[in-house]
Amino acid sequence: MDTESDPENVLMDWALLDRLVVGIGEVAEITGVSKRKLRYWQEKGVIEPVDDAEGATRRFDYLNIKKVLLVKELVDEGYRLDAAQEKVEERMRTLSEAFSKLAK
DNA sequence: GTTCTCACA
DNA sequence: TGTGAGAA
Repeated sequence: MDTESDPENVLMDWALLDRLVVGIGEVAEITGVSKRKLRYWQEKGVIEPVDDAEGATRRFDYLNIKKVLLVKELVDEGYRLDAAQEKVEERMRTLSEAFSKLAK
């Protein structure tokens, strides 16, 4: 498929990103955050797996992966987990507002 | 491969 | 705040 040449298909790729969900192992590899820590962060409310039909294994969407990356950076800088979480949520909130303005 | 819990620092 | 181990 040549998504490069067709602007509409480029937008389709963003729609696909919304549905991109990966297991905890992949997230751990990509972000460099251990699976154990990811479960811990989930417990702390930093991230929430997609709560689809399935019941057993966690699956995280790309927004959660972004969150992990952002929180990881802040925590590495010395922020406490809950403080880092607040910063990230607020930042994603404002970004989302900006995007919705652009989308009108 | 994943889940949870208990204990520990 | 984060880990290791064990069992499922």
